[in-house]
Amino acid sequence: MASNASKEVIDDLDKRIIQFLSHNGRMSFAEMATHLDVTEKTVRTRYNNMVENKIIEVVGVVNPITLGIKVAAIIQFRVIPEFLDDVIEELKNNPVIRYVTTTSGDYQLLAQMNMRDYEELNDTIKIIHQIPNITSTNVLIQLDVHKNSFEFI
Amino acid sequence: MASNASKEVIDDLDKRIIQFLSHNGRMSFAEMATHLDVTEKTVRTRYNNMVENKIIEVVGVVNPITLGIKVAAIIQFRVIPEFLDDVIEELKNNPVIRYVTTTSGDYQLLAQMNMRDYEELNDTIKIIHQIPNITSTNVLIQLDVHKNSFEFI
DNA sequence: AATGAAACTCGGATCTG
DNA sequence: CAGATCCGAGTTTCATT
Repeated sequence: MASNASKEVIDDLDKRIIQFLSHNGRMSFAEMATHLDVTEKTVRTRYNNMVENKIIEVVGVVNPITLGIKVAAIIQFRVIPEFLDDVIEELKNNPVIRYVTTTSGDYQLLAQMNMRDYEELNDTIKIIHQIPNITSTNVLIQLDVHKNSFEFI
Repeated sequence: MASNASKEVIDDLDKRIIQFLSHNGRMSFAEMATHLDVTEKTVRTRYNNMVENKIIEVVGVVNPITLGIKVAAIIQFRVIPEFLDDVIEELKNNPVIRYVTTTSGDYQLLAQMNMRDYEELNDTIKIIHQIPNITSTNVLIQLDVHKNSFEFI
């Protein structure tokens, strides 16, 4: 079969659907359809295909500030190269760590995390420092988040 | 009335609603209700209150990789302090920049960005270097994103 | 908490380029 | 042949009681 499962092509209609959803993920297919001047079924099929192909995902996003999760930090890690994957695995399993990426530069790894207060930050850093094969870390406290967008198009 | 607009208190039921939504933002109130053994109306009012109070938000999130947006980078900035707000404003207006935060440490500012390819990265960096009052930058290319969660609880 | 009307979703059949 | 539309039955939402 020529065409395979993941068709990464996205046309203008798909983009406009995404635009609606990025503002309100629960907008009804029917409402989008009237705005876009197509049938509800068309929007629904497009949506299902995009979800199927992992192009989009509609999810509830929590605002940590309103929830009293007021401390955010970024940590960079130097790691013994052969154990990089193990360290990544450990970090992924820590629930306060939200984001983990490998990077170029002085440190191979960068993680972002959100916590209630500075006490929890301290605890977390202590726990992290128990992870084997980390040779050094660099902690940046986040003072304020000015932009946090989920749109890429 | 005693209770004011932003009741940041969240109970167990709210949390479980959030848990459902963080997996599927479009799950119907009715379905959550049967799982949670409460009425649809209860779930709906809880949801509306949480959105109202900016505790959660249901949004479409695009997977940049599937969309061919394959290059991600993090930039740190040293800025002349009195112009910090101006620089933040400039960065916020750049559509490829997704995340902007002030931090402690050597650099006052950190931004994350997503682009199609290295050409676009180059262009973006050039544009960023035109912004006045930035004294130095540090670019980290993201090699791989290992975790990107939206749950905080 | 229950009810009922209006809105929405869903799948199948059909049409179109 | 994929993708759009039409359509009717089944759900979900939502204001009112």
